[in-house]
Amino acid sequence: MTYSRQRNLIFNIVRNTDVHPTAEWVYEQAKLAMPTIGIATVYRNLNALSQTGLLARIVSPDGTIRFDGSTEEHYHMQCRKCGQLFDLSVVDREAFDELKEAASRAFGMEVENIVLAATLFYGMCPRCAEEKEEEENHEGLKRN
Amino acid sequence: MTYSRQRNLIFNIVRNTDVHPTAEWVYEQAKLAMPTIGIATVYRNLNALSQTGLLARIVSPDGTIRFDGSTEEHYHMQCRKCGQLFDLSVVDREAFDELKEAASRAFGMEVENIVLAATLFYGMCPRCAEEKEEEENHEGLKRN
DNA sequence: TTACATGCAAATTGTTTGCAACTCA
DNA sequence: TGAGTTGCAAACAATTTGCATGTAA
Repeated sequence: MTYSRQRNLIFNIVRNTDVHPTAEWVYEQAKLAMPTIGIATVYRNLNALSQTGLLARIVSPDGTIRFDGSTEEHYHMQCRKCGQLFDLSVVDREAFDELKEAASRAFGMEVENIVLAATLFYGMCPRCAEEKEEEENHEGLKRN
Repeated sequence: MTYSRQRNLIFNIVRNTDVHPTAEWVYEQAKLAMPTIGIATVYRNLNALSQTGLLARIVSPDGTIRFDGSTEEHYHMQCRKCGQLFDLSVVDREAFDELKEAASRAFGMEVENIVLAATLFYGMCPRCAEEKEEEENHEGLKRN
């Protein structure tokens, strides 16, 4: 892949954040460093970079397409209150393999993988859990 | 939710198929029974029906939005050759719960659920597995 | 009768493409 | 130099919205 200032910039923007950005977000960031950059360039490069495996392209469960600078095997957890995506490099391998085997038996075909992009754990992050507890305390006071 | 001929038709189309249709597919089917129906009506009703939980809205890993008449807890498996989605009502509960617990420990937050829409197992369906084997046999012959 | 639903067309959003100018190797 | 890349604008696809009309309760 040929070098270009734009491609390099886009690659670094995605690699140096952990927000799992959308193309639009990358475009906004890129404009800060290079105001004349076009959105088509951003799309072309995000696609090129993820096709060659330098970036990962993930489909979030709401259907929006996001990019991820970390292409290693890892999983995402989304907070059901604030929506933030968290990374985790490895989930307990044994439990994961066991699920894969159970699924193979149940489906009657060999499950080769559980697609990374589609693996999402769902719960509440510590900050939101705390906030929610506070809210419930306030409600409790009102009730008295 | 108010009754209408269109809403009823759309609901039945989705409920009576297991192809996990896109909005476009539902529109094509609906036109067969009601040629004057508009695509906006299809979208509005698919959204309304899935918001009230009468249908499930699922995001397939390629990012396309699909609907599913079965709103019970179940999982999908996609064949990596032909792309077909298969249903399975229950995967081994124990292995699933164990994964959930392992993930909770690893993330340091309670995993409440693994989102259904995002749970996809990936492999090859029996027909495609057979086809692939045949293809490999032919290649084998050529090599001799 | 009135709140809600429809069909149509226009608007919106997210993404891709054609093309002439430019840039990296 | 020549293949590959860019910025711009136009094209596209999927989905939503505005509005006048129609329908269910």
